Amino acid sequence: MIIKILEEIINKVFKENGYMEQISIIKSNRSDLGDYQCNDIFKIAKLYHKNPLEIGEEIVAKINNLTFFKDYFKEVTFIKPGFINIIISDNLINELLNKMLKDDHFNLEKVTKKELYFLDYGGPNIAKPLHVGHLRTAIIGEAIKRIIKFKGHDVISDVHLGDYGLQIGEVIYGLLNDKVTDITLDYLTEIYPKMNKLCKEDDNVLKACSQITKELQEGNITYQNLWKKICEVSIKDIKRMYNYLGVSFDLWQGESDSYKYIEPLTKILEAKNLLKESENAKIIEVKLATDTKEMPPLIYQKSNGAYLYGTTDLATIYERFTKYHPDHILYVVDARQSLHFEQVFRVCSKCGIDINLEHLGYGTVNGSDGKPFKTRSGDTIKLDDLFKQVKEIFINTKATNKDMNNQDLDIIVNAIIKFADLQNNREKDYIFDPLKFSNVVGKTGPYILYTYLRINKILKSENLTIEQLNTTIYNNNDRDLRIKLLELSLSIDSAFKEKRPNYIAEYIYDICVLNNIFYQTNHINNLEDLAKKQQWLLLLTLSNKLLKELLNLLMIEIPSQM
RNA sequence: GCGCUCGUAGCUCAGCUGGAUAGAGUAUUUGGCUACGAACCAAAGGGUCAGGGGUUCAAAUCCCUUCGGGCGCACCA
Repeated sequence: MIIKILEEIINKVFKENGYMEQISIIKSNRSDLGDYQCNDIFKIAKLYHKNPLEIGEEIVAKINNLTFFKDYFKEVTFIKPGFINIIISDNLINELLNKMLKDDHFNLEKVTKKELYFLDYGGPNIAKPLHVGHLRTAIIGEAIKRIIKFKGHDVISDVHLGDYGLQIGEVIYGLLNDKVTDITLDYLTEIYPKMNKLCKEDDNVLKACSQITKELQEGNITYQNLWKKICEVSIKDIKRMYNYLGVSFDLWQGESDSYKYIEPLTKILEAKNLLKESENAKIIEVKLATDTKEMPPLIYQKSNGAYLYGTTDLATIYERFTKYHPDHILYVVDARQSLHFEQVFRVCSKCGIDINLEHLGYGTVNGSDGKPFKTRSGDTIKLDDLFKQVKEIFINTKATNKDMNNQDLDIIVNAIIKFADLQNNREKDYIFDPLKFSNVVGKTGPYILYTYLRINKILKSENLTIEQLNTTIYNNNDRDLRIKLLELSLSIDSAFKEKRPNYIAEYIYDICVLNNIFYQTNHINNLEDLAKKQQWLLLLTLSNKLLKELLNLLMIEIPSQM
């Protein structure tokens, strides 16, 4: 909001001088020279064939002559070859902070048009416990959901289980083959990788599994009953894990739920003459005349009659389109599936399904060798084990807090893992290092929580009696913190726009660093200047209130102690 | 073969709608607890932003190219 105010004033000055282009103000990258800066003099100069020096000096002189200059600025200067540096007034800072204090949504601008987002993340497979790969989609997806809501839009989230594909056929084959009657989680955990391997080795087994899958999809009673049992056992465990992560979904649909929409969808596709036969399978061509790259068709129905996930994804979009009319459908899915989504999205546009479809890819979780992460025994690490491992390391490193209760421990372990993951740019692969995920010093979850609790302790020990800040700022550390708090909308907006939670993580960290510096240099409890004490208490109250709200966006809770 | 993606400090990563002196954490060296919690703070060293070319007043950021890593390309998800 601070940037917007500055832009409004300065744009007006530009316009009054005959320069009609919108200019923008950005955070200064030279904090020794100013709080904010404008670099657009160069562009204006070029457009009007003028010397940047001339324009800059002209504009800055005008700004300095504004009647209300002192209300907004401490200093506005022009520096060669074409930068306007702005130092804002303490008055403005405090006025805006007071607005944040009064408003229950931190004085953030409300969205003018509320939109409905459909968010598809999670996507765990039935019959497979959640592993480290599921961590990213779950927490990135949940964070994006919370950011969109915080911004003021509506979201419907769907876990979208992988519950009807070949993997189920494989598990059922295994069950029948092993003559298993009591389906347990342990059994499922074991059978899936086994069958997966077997199918890769033995083509006949693969064919049999594929046949089972097809018959299941067609309603075979025996398979249906087994499938229901598998779902029941598996979903219970998946829910337990999501619950532990603080991740929740509005819908618990899966591929299987889309089946009743395949028929109407097929009719549309047929009416538009999009379905083609090829090698006994039904396909949809998605190649465009403008393509320079190879673009394989989407396989709509396999030659044996079974459907694949391209089809269920399409049917699901059709369902959401007709039922909910969302403005956007976002998929938080591994970046390696980008081709699949491009195919699906192209079919949608051919069908006239007019929704903004977007694949929000995320990078692979790799081990230190740069290959997808595996445990020493070569398996993917289960989420349960990951959390257990981090918890153990944490308990062993922090020997001083033996009395910490289990709930607080879980909160901290969650914070460690989530903050370690979410501070990365989601689009890039990253190295999964158990040690990094257990670290408690530096740019970590514990650092954030520790800062919050330290500040909170001061607040609890003192009595806050004021509701508004006066016009004073007492020193530079104080000022830096105040300005950082004003920049909330910068981080929210960029995180929302690019659907990247790491901007929020970065902002949280920045606030905490400034809080720590403030804490270290400004002692509050024994202050004799009671007015100053109250001002600072109020400032820290706002800071911690904001922190808590932002941490919530990243699913990080606050422990009672640490 | 076609295409996508990445390469930034010893290590792990930010920064990428182009802006002034490229930032964190960690590791290394050093200083700070009789303190509202030292899981902290302060300081130092550490960089040809993979190489080369181009566009621009200005490039880590945009374009081209070479090299190097990862990934995807018809009946898995």
